[in-house]
Amino acid sequence: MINSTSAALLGFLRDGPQPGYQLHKIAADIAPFWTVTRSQVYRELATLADRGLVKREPTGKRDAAPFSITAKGRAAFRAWLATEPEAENLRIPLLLKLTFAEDLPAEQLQAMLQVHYDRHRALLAEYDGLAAELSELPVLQRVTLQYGIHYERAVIAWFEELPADIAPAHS
Amino acid sequence: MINSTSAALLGFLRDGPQPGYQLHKIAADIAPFWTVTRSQVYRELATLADRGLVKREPTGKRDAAPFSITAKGRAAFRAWLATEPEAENLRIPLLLKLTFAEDLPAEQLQAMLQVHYDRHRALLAEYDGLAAELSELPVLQRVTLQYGIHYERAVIAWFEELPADIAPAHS
DNA sequence: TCTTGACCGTCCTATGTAGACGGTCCACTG
DNA sequence: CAGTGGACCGTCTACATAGGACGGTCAAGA
Repeated sequence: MINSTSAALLGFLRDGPQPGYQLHKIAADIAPFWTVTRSQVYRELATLADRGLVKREPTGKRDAAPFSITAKGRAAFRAWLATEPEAENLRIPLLLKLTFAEDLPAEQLQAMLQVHYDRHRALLAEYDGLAAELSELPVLQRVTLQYGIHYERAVIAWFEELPADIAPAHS
Repeated sequence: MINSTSAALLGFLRDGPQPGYQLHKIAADIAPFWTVTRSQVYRELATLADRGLVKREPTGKRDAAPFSITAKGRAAFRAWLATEPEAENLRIPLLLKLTFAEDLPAEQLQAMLQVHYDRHRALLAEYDGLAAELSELPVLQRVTLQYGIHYERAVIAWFEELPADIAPAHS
């Protein structure tokens, strides 16, 4: 079974051949909940090529080496699609630091929290904007966006419920 | 600067020497938002020992090789505590699959969603239980628990707002 | 013409994930 | 009392993810 990152690449390649550089850009754009680095894209592509799931096309513009999905690749993608998705994995440095923050002056802690609070508010505004702007979005992309909106709202509410001595200033 | 995982280990060691095995257990217990594997614990401990931030104690019970934090280690921990925490990183396989799920029969998709919906409801119940049971929790541990509760509530609300043809059954 | 920035690929190191493997020791059970 | 299951303890390997340095191409605009 292929991993999720490979699957995502195959998914994008169904719409036509792409070089690694573009695949990375596409992934970075559409999936904040599944980050992929550039180096990883190339490594996965090499593995996929070895396994015959993608095929390297003749070099295109500049150094671009587009890859196309093969029939075997499509089958592997469909197989992946049918498997049970794993549980999500959250890594939240802020909460780890908070766990140990009893030694930190309240002022300093509050300043840290403020940064994150502001960032989450900006993100929510961005997602809300996207939702309004792209009201015609395909249903499945709409729901992933909604996930982001729900998440940001929840985090913001959490910030606003923090004890007064460390709560960030909210307008 | 040490990484977050090392910092967490140092944080635990402030309460007294522990072997790697115990450190891993402690970390697994208290930090669902910062997962650490056993192999990683030992790797980090080796690095920390090389850098003089922890010190290997004489072997204790069984094969236990406890580590204690050094003065240098305490300083490194305090330095870490004062640095700005990074943004969180979410990896959500379910959303990735959803992004590509237009080919998946609605029935199959709904079954997948059901599994996760049920898991999140169970998690929320568990967190709520903890919050009720440990009402005397130190404030900083209380707020991290609250984060979990807010997150689970948000995800559950998201599930319940999904389009009718794929929404999981909610009691 | 020159420079900036998008485009393209490679490489390296550190960190995170997952599980197999080998072994010790205690408590319970038959 | 012997046997066994399960907690305890460390090691190891393989693969996945994160982040950025490096070297180079090419087109658009100053």
